[in-house]
Order: sequence, then C-alpha cells, then structure tokens
Amino acid sequence: IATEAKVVHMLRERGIAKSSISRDEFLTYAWEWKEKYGGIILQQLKKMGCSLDWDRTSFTMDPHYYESVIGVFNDLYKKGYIYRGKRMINWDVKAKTALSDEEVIFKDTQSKLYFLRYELEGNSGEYITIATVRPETILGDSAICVHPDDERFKHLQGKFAYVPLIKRKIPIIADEYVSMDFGTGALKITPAHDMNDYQLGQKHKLEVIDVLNDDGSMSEAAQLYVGLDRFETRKKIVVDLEAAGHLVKIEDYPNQVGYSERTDVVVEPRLSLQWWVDMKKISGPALNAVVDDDIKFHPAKFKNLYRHWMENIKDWCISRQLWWGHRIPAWYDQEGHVFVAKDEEQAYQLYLQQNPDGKMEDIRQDEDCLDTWFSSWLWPIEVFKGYSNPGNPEIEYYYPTQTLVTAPEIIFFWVARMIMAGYEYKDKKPFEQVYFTGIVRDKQGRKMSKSLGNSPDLLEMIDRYGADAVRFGIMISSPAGNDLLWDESANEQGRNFSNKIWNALKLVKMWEERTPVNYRYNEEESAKAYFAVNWFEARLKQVKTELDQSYDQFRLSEALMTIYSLIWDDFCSWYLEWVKPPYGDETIDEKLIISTKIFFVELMKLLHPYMPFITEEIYHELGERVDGDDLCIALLGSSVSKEADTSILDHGKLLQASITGIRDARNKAQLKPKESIALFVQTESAAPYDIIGDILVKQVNAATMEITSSTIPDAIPAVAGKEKFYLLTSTPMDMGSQKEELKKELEYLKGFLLSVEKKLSNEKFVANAKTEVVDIEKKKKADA
RNA sequence: GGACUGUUAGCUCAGUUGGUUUAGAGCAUUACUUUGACAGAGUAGGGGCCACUGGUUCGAGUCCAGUACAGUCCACCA
Repeated sequence: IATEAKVVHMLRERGIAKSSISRDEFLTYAWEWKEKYGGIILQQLKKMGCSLDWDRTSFTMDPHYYESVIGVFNDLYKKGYIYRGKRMINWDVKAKTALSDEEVIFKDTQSKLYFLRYELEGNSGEYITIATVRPETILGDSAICVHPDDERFKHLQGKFAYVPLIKRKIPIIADEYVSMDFGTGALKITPAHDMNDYQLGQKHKLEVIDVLNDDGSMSEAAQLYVGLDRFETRKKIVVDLEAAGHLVKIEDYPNQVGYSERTDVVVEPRLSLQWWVDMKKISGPALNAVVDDDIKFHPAKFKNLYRHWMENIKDWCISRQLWWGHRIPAWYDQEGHVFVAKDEEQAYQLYLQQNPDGKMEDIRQDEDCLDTWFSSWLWPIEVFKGYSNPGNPEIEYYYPTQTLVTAPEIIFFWVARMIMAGYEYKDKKPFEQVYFTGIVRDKQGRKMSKSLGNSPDLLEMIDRYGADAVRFGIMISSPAGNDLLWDESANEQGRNFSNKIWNALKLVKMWEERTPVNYRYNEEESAKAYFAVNWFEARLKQVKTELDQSYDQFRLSEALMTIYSLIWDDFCSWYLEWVKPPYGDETIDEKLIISTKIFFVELMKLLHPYMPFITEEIYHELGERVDGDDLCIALLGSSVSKEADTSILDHGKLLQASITGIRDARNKAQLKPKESIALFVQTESAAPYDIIGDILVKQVNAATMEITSSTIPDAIPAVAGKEKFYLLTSTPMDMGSQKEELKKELEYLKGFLLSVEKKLSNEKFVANAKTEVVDIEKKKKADA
C-alpha cells in the first residue's frame, strides 16, 4: 500500500494521473521504484554492519514466490476456507473506483445532525424520533433499532414504523449495539450504507436497499429523487421532510468526513463483495503453539495479547483495492460466476465446462490485489521454496527457523499469520522464538515515520559517529519490551566507547615495543606475579555466565551493558593498570603480554555482535601475533572449567576496595600523586596481602607496605570494609575534611544499626520470619 | 468504546517466587585531582514518599483492589 501510494505520488509530480495510464504501465513504474528504493535500504543495512546473507535477498514478488501465493489462494479456496463476502469499502464516486484506506483523507467538518420522526403503524399521530447526519439515506432504511433495556422505547419493540415520504413499513427492533445516550436513543438501520448497520442487518435478517448509483446519484431503489446527486438530494429531502412534518430539529455536529485523495470528493461507504479467509479454520494450532510455549515470545507480555486476539479472531479480508501486489486469481463471467484458478487459461477451462461455447474474452480477472500479508505469511516457508518445491534440502535444513525479530505492532498482521501458515503448510511451527523490538520514537515520544519526517538520517549519523557508535546507541537504549526513545546523544556514548577500546589497543601495542622477558617468575611466585591475569580470567568466566543468562532471556541491552562495564571497568580501569609495567622499566613479562592479548581477543568476540567493525579490526591487529603461539593455546586450554575461582575474585574485590579506600584518603588529605607513602595494613587476615600486596603498593604509590596489629599514630587513616590502613607521609597533613566524611559514615551506620535493632526487637518478626532471614538481620547488626 | 501494558534518580532502565547491609546501574550533572593509553582519565558527591489511595502481611518497589496518567493494538458510533 505504501509503495503504491509513493508511486502514485511520484507520478502525480510528473503530471501523470494513475487513472490515465494502464495497469501494466503503472506496474512498470512501480517496479522501477521498488528497484531503486529497495536497493537503498539494502545499502543502509550493509553500512550498518548487518551480517546478513547478501547473496540470498528475497522478495515476495519473485516469480516462484508469486506463484506460491496464487497457489495458496487456490488451495485455501478449494478447501473452502476462502469465500466472498460483503464489506464496506471506500468508493470514489467521481473516479468510480474503490479506494484503499490510505487514500482517504479525513477532514474535520461542521456537519448537521437531523432529528427525524417516523410515524408508527396503526397509531396515527404517534412517532419515534431518530438522529442522522445523512437524511438522504433514510430511503434505504430497513429498520429502527433501540436498546433492549431502554424504558422509553420498550413498548415499541416489535412494532412497525413508516419511512417518511415513501411510507415503507419497517420493524422496530432491539439490539445492545445501540447506545441509549446518543442522539435520541433510536437508530435507523441502513444496511447498504453503513458497516455497522450492515452487520446488524445480517443479524436481524433485514433487507439491503442500496439507494445510490456508483456515480453518487440516487438509484431506482430510492424511489424518490432518482438520478439526483446525493448532496442535492440531501438539501431537497430536508425541505420535503420539514414540509411533511417529519423534521424535529437540526443540531450542529462536528465530525470527520473522508475525502478522496485522488479527486477530493466525499468518499462514499459502499458495500462490495470482497475475498475473505475463514480464520477459525486455520487458527487453532497457532493459538495453542503460543499458549503452550511451543513458540516463545520475548517479552512474554505479548502472549496475552496474542491469545486474546486469537480467541476472538475475525475473518480476514484479503482484498485490497490496489494494483501493486499479487492480483487476486479469480475470474468472472458476464453473469458474475466466479472461477478461481492459477492463471487465465485454467480459469477459461473452468468457464468452458459451464459454457462450452464461451470465449476467452467473456471472463475478466478481479481488479483487486491481495493484502500484502497474504504473501508475507508464507515468508518462513517460501523463502526456502518450501511451497513451490516442497521437501527440497534447504527447507528441510532451515525450517523451522530459530528466532524471528520483529515489531510488536505487526504481531497479528504478520507473526500470527506466519504461525498459521506454518501449521497449515508445513504442519510445524515456523520459528521457535519471537523477539519483539521496541518501537522507535523520537525524543517527544512520537513514532518515527516517513510521513512525519522525524527519522534521523542514518548515513549522516554514521558519518559523524561511526556505524559502531550508532549501533551501540541503538542497542544500549533498547530495553527488552519497551519503546526506544531515540536520542542522538546515545551515539556519543558509543563513540567514546570506541575511543576507549582503541586507546587500550594503543597501550598494548606500546608494550610490545619493549624487551620481552620469558617467564620471569618461578612457580611459587606466580600466584602473586600473575594475580591480575588470574583475576581477569576468573572475571571473564563469571561474566560469560551472566551473559549466557541475559541472552537466554533476550535481554540484549543488558548484555551490552555488561560487556561495556567488563571492558571499561574491569579490563581498562583495573586489569590494564595492574599489569602496566612500572615507569622506567623497559622490559615486559611475556606471559603478561600474551595473556592480555588473549583477553583482548576474548572481549572483542563478546562485543562483536554489537560493534562489528572495530572488533573485527582489533581482532586482526592482535591476531597476527597471537595465532600459532603455544602459550596462547596453553592458556586457553587451562580455562576449561566454567566455574570462576571465587577466592581469586574475592581477592580482587579486596584489592579494589583497598585501592579505592586509600586513594580516597589520599585525595581527602590532598596528597600529591607523586608523593610516596609508607602503608600499614591492620587486618584480621593478612594472607591475601601476600598475593595482592605488590599491586596495591603500585596502585597507591606506596614505597613500603607492612602488616600491623596496632594503630599508627600521626598517619592518615583509611577504611575499606573491615580493613584499616594507615598512610604515613613525610609532611603532616590536615585531615579535617576526612574527619567530616568519617563522621557522616558513622551517622549512617548508627541509623542503620537502629533500623536493624528495631526489626530484631519486634517479637512478631522474630517469631514469624524464617530463621535465615533472622540470621541475616543478626549478621547485619554484628557488622554494623 | 474494547483488550493489553506500563508508571522506580534530570534522562534511559534493572530490581528474578515479598526479607540479602535504612533502594541499584549507565548517561548527564557537581567538586577536587591529574595530564606518559585515553578530544580525556581518577576519586568522591548530589539527586528517589519506588504515580496516588486503600488492603493483605511480622515485613510491600515487589501481592490484591480502586483511582489518575501514559502507551499500544483493535473497533470507531448514528
């Protein structure tokens, strides 16, 4: 529909009206348009780094696909699942053509609401009053409808009234559809000119009286004003109704009226025969598949929505008043008999069976096209030629696919119908998981759309920030199941991240310039010398486990955040600083540099799906030197276990807390970074400091470190958890600001202690809560 | 109008069967420090009646009901 609208627009700009060219000519233009803009979209996807199989692009109007769509239509028709039924369409009385919904422009209009009274049968002088904005349609009335509970009209139910002017007798019926508080509470039913009226008419078996011709003039069925234009008729009938005493009053009534985009005339709702799919015939397995989690939705909240829709499924109107698309394979003869076939020749053969003397020219094909989703719902099958060439190796290999990624707004249009088609034609689900992305909105919360023109220019953004940065910006702000409020500043974070990674590479490459020293340390020293390596290896394992969990739940932005933090905080801020050779040392331990590069490669692998370009580049930068190295293989082999070493991780935490605490104390005491200190550690367990001591000393610029059992006078105190540190400096320092901080900390802990004690002194809590919970509270108290 | 979903720091969001140190993260912001991987970095800080009102419970951001507001899809009213 969008394509057709765009092509129509393009032609109009060139001064060509759609109505002035043939169907085939129009389609030539449409194909040109498709090639051009389809190509642009593919280029953008490539520029974005989407790793798709570019040799296998597929289109629903490829010849094999087109035939399959027609084949499916024929198949469903034969099975009796497709039928013709009435539907209200938009009719352009000037162009004498049906319009798609997209071609109707609604304008706010100041209309009039006419209150008309209909005389009741038998009791001359008694009336029932209805309200309408289209008085000319009363000539097509089949009934008057009231709410069954409406006391005002209860006595009239089952009686009859006369249509004014033509005195046709119509019943007064009751239906809950009518709202009691609108208008007069009585509704005239005109099945031929209103969809709801039509449905009520079906329900109550009312006559359909079409009072309009296709040019908008009154038809023979109207009895009066025959041949007169609908709006002329409206003026005239109001005068006549007033003269006959039927007009009660006229009120102003603002409403929206649809105009044709093509001819700018008021669109006429018109009943027309359209093609439908009987959904109840095919929806059963598709409902169960999702309800039973055979197909999983992410986020799961859409499951409810899906179930509700499927349980109340309505038949699917598959006709569209368009030229661009799969043309409905139905042919009609002069009498309106239908012949559904795969092509004109076969339709003709069917026609011949009934009309042995018939000619090819006697039948003509349906002008309409199929709803775009009637082709799209075959996607998981026909992309692999699973319908046109069943059982071929590709469909057998790829079907069912694993994950469908799509937008929640097309859950019914596309997802549900693909599942139905999957069970109908493959007897199997088409995919295992469905991941619904957020809807992209701008900062003001508006949906991004072509018509609003509020979409950012992707290529321009890529030029400014880099494709990886743009991808990062999108992914980091795409929490599963929420809309994505697009803000260009997210790109900046991505760009800064790229910079950070690139600089980390620069640092590692600088180290490579140094003289390598092979295995500087012996077995006993290695836990200490390679603590940073052991720690990061453990962190890597730990984070990989977290990532597995995030991915299992399709929490993509969370996974990216985890990787971001692993690289920035753990790798750059901690690990690289820990292994960084001291200033002035021109050598480097070979194990350190190789481990670092292996970690770097591992990190690049983790990040690759999000930022493919920079990770690919760095992988190759590092790869030349890592590949083929025995130590690399040995290191990888040593990390078979997925369990991270928790004691190493604990030591890492202690080291981080110590560094942070001491640095904080240094800052508060306004020590210059270059000023060295003597560090004293007061701790309950000294053992870990054997391992982390060297790094600690380096990171806080200490000349010496000692374990002490008593406080050190005249030193700057620092605290990390239950660890105490004393920083001895050559110059005495003012510790006023630090004291303030510590007082605040103390206040907090006092308050905290109070709240815990309050809880523990509550007898009901101690009596009712689980013992573990009470124990935790007791531990909190002890710690505080 | 129907159905569904949401409402937690300035912004975007976590918070997994109610209890895990008197609510967390990223970004933004503030102060100080630093300039030997980093058009930056380090350290610290500020910022929340967890929409509102009731209820269940020893205990509620978490469960229940209602209200308000927002979003989405569907149907659109003579």
